[in-house]
Amino acid sequence: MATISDVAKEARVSVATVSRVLNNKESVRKETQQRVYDAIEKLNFQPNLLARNFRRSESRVILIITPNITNPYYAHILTGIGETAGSLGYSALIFNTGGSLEKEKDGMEMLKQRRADGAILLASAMESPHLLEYVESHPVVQCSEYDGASGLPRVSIDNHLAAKEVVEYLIDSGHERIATISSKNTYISTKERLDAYRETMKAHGLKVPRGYIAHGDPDYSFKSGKKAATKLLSLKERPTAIFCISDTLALGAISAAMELGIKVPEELTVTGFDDVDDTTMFHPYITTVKQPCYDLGMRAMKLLFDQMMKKEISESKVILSHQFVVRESSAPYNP
Amino acid sequence: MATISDVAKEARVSVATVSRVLNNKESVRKETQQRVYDAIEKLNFQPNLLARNFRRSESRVILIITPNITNPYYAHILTGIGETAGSLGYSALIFNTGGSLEKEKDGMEMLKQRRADGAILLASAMESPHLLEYVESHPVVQCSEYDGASGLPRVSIDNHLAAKEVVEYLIDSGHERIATISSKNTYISTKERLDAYRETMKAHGLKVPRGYIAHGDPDYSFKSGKKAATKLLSLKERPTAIFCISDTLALGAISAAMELGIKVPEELTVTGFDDVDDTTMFHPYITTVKQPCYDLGMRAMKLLFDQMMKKEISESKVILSHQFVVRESSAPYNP
DNA sequence: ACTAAAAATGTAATCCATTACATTTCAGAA
DNA sequence: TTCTGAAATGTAATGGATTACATTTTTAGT
Repeated sequence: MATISDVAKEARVSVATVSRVLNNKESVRKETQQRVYDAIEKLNFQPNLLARNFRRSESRVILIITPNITNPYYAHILTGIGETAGSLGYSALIFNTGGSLEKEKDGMEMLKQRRADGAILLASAMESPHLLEYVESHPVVQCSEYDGASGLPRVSIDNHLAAKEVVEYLIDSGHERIATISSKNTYISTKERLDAYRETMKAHGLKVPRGYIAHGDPDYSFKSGKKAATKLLSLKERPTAIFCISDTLALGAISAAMELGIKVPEELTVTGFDDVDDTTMFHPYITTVKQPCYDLGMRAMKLLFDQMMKKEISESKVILSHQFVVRESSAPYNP
Repeated sequence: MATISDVAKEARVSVATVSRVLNNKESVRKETQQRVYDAIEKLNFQPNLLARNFRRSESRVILIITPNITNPYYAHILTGIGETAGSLGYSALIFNTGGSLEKEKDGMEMLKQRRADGAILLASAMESPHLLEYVESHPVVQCSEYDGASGLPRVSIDNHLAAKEVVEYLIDSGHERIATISSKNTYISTKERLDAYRETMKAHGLKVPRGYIAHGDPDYSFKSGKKAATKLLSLKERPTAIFCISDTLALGAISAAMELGIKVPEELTVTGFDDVDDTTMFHPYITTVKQPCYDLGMRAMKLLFDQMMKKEISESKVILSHQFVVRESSAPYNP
């Protein structure tokens, strides 16, 4: 493999000149430039990235910490990050934590080891104080989920607003007995969606009976949604609508209703959230909130890039707009 | 950030000794070792990976070329690769091609650029000659799909055998009018599954009428499965069983049957393949072939690792065992 | 106590691109 | 023609870990 000095020799110039041509910086005469290009071509030279990165003290890699690529929601965000990173000259290193805090720390260590120049955190389980340890010396942005206290830049939708819209839609459709299937995890989205549910119900003078707030698994499994819905549907005051904080939970709820002989949407309205998991694979197609996953990833990467360039950590909060999509799993309350 | 020579000074030894301790090679006296460890601790030293990689002329990164992380089948394989890579001290760079050959080449260029030490190809669209250009100088292994002509090491299941098992199961269940939904892509799995279908039918003296071989999209979309099944089910000699080469296609086929008022499995048997896409999310649960995705990824990574260590390219072919899972979408033929 | 061999440690070169600083070349003005 | 400043190019240092080779220290055998 040819090196820069081979090229220099071939082009009868110094390595500095070759380097200048390579980085098209400073002034190099056209003619000299051509000689260098010819030499590069002739020797089939490619700058040694390992040497360059070492010298420049950067890896040109960004780290993505994610609980689980297998989840299509994250996978779509990852795609957005990945493509944007590529177009900015970065590669994306994906680190799967399986939701484990320990693993997440291992992942962040990669920043210290200089394996990556910056990181994007999806659904981090790390809390502010821990986080700050890494953030001091490396750019980090949070995507989709975040710890508000960290002050780190972040990209997400307005979960509170989106949830409020859904619940208001249900209320406007005449529903009064509205239950929710939330989750046992501690994500900000979970909290905000639940808060919005409570607040909106209250604002419209509707009560939330004990038992109307059910919980699915931390990872929103279909089974747990089914189980939670089964419990809700056997309540004395059976809800006429269930606001689920994920599509998979909604799918589970619909499945539970079907097994109990309850028709969706005629006898029960079910809404989902995210619009990634097979919302239109079976009837009834699910009424849900569409998140701009790809854009979430893209913006997160851009934010990270800005930070890496400016070498300063700004406090920016990007909110992207969601879209409420009414499909077949919801209908007006019709006693 | 402390460097190795800071540590050397602190421990009153030479940089060579520190390096030896760091790599626990050659002989260093216990006492000296301890002094070095103490110095490392005191200075909070971490070897600069950029420098180390440069010197060692390796990136400690492996490249994964995949059409689409969003596909859970690949996502599961990726998880297997990723975890194994991590445990071997490598990071996994995921490069999404979206199925584009052009992009795939861009990805492989990363090898030449020394961004990665080796690559794992999932469902590569590259053909042997092209491939060989990269393979000459870098270890590459194919996972799940492969070009047999390349002679590259690979990991996969025995698609021919698996498909044969499914078709024989259908025949043993009394079905004679067995159709298939294949795909328009050129994957080896597609070819082998279709070949096995044809051969097994023939071996049992069953004919494959024109029109019994339908095709879904290259990416097995639900919609295309539905469309293909609709066509099959409107044939004069309507099939009593459809062998689909993917779960999503099977899901589509079941959906088509439902809309046509054909009961699955009572009036129509449908089988899937892979067992990743929501095979047990709705009834009927799908009869399918389970692939060991995680292990496929793990073995591919191990194979790659072996190559990177030995610096020699062996021709190894690993076949992992699949599992035929009978669930609810299939039943004996019962006229 | 002395010596040879083995073990421990040290010195300095090396990997390759970038870049501060030095030098040469050139164009235009006097 | 000579001079000056700008443009072009060159020289050599630099980054931090690894390692070939050199040197010193230790061990063991006599």
